[in-house]
Amino acid sequence: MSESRPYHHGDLRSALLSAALELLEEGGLASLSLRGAAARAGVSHAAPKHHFGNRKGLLTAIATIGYSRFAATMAEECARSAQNPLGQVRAITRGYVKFALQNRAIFRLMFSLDHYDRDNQELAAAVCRAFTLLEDTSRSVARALAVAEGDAWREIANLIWTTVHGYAHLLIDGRLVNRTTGEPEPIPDIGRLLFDGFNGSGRKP
Amino acid sequence: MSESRPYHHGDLRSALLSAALELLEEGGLASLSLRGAAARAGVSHAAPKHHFGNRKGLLTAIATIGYSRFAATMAEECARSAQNPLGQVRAITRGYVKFALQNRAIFRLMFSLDHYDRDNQELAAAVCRAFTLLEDTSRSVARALAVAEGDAWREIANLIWTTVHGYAHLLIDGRLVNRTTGEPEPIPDIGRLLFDGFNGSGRKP
DNA sequence: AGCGGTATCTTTACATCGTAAAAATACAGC
DNA sequence: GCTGTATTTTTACGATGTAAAGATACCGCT
Repeated sequence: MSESRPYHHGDLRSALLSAALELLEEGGLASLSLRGAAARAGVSHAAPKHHFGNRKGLLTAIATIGYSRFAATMAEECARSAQNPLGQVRAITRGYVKFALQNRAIFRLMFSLDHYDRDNQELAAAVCRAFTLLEDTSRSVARALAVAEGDAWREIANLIWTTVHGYAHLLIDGRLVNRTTGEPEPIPDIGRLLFDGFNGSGRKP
Repeated sequence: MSESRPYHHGDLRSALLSAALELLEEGGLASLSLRGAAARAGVSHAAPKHHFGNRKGLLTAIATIGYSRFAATMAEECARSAQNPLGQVRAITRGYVKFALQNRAIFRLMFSLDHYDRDNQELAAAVCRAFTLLEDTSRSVARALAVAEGDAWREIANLIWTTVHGYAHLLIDGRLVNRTTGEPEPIPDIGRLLFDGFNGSGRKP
C-alpha cells in the first residue's frame, strides 16, 4: 500500500479522465494531449493506449461525460422551475447556457466534428438522454400552442434548440458582449416569443 | 522564366493561402499544417514563416478571407431579395446558412477560439463588415415593429443572430437531419415569427 | 555597371506529439 | 505454483511547429 508507485495503477482509466478534464479546463482542447494526461496521472506516455486506443478514444470518453453532465444540468433546472411549458422552456435554456458557460472547452468539444467517435454506443446514449429533455419540452409546448399532431412539434424543437445553441455558442466565443457596457447580452426569451409573440421590452407605447 | 524553380516564388503568400484553403476543404482544420501548405505550394517547410509568422498567423489570414466571403455571400442574397425588413431578414439567414454549408471548415474556424488572432486589424475589419449587414437589417426590423429608439433593436439582432447561427452550426455538425427522412430540417423562419408570431404550418384549424 | 542592404527562401536543428511494437510486470484462475 | 491475461513501460519512428543561421535574389543608390 505504501509502495511509492505500484506497477498497476488500479484505476488508471478514471485517473486519466480526471487529468484530461483538468487539462481541458486549463488550456482548451489544443492543450489536451495523451502524453500530457499520462504525465499528470504519473504514468508512462503510452499507458493511455490500452484504455482509450488513441486520442480520439479519450476525447470520446470525455464527450460522453460531457453529455451526461449536460443532461443533468438541464434536468436540475427543469426540476426546480415552474412545471408548465413556458417554465420548462426557460429552464432548458437556462440549463443549456449554464452548462456551456461552466464547461466551455467540453461544450465546444461536444459540438465539434471529427474530434470524437459519434458511433460510440455509450456516447450515443448520453447524447440521446440530453436531447430527449429538449424534445419532451418541445412537445409540451406544441400541445399548449395547439399545434397539430405528428411531427409538427419538431418545428418548435428546432426553433428552441437553434436559438439556445446559437446563443450559448456565440456567448462562450465572446461574441455577445455589449461593446459599451461589457455585459453579456441576455438569453433570448424564445418561450415568451412562442407564446406571446414579439413585444420587446422597448416596444413603443 | 523557364527555369524549373526560381528561388523567389513571386507570390508565395497567395500560393500558400490557396494551398491552405484546399487543405482545409479537403480534410478540415486538423489536416491544415504549415508544412503541408508549403509542400503543396512547392516550397520548403519553413517558407511560410516569413509571411505568416506561425500557424496562428496563417489561420488568421484564412479567417479574414472567410469573413470577407461571408459578408459577400450575405450581401448578394440581400441584393436579390425583397427590399423590405422581412425579405432582408430571410436573405441574411439564407446567406448565412449558404456560406456555412459551402465553407464548412472555414466557417468552423471563423467561430472557433484560440485558432486565430482576433486582435488582427484586417480580420477585425472583415468581421465588422459582415456583422454590420446583420445589424442594419435588425435595425430596419426594429423600426418596422415600432420598437423604441436606442439599443432596443439589439434584442432583435441577438434573436436573429442566435437563431441563424445555431441553425448553421448544428446543421454542418449533422445534428439537424430528420431521422426518418434524412432531409435537413428547414431554416427556422425567425422573420415571420417576429412579424406574425407563431402559427406553425401544423397549427390546428 | 557595381555595390550594399534587405526581402525572400532553404537548410539545419530541436522539442513535442501520436502511434505502434516489444518487453516487463502484476494479477487471476486453475 | 503455473500458465495465461491484463496492465504498464520501454523503445522507436514519422509528422509537426518553431527557431536560427545560411543562401539567393531583388532594389535603390551611386
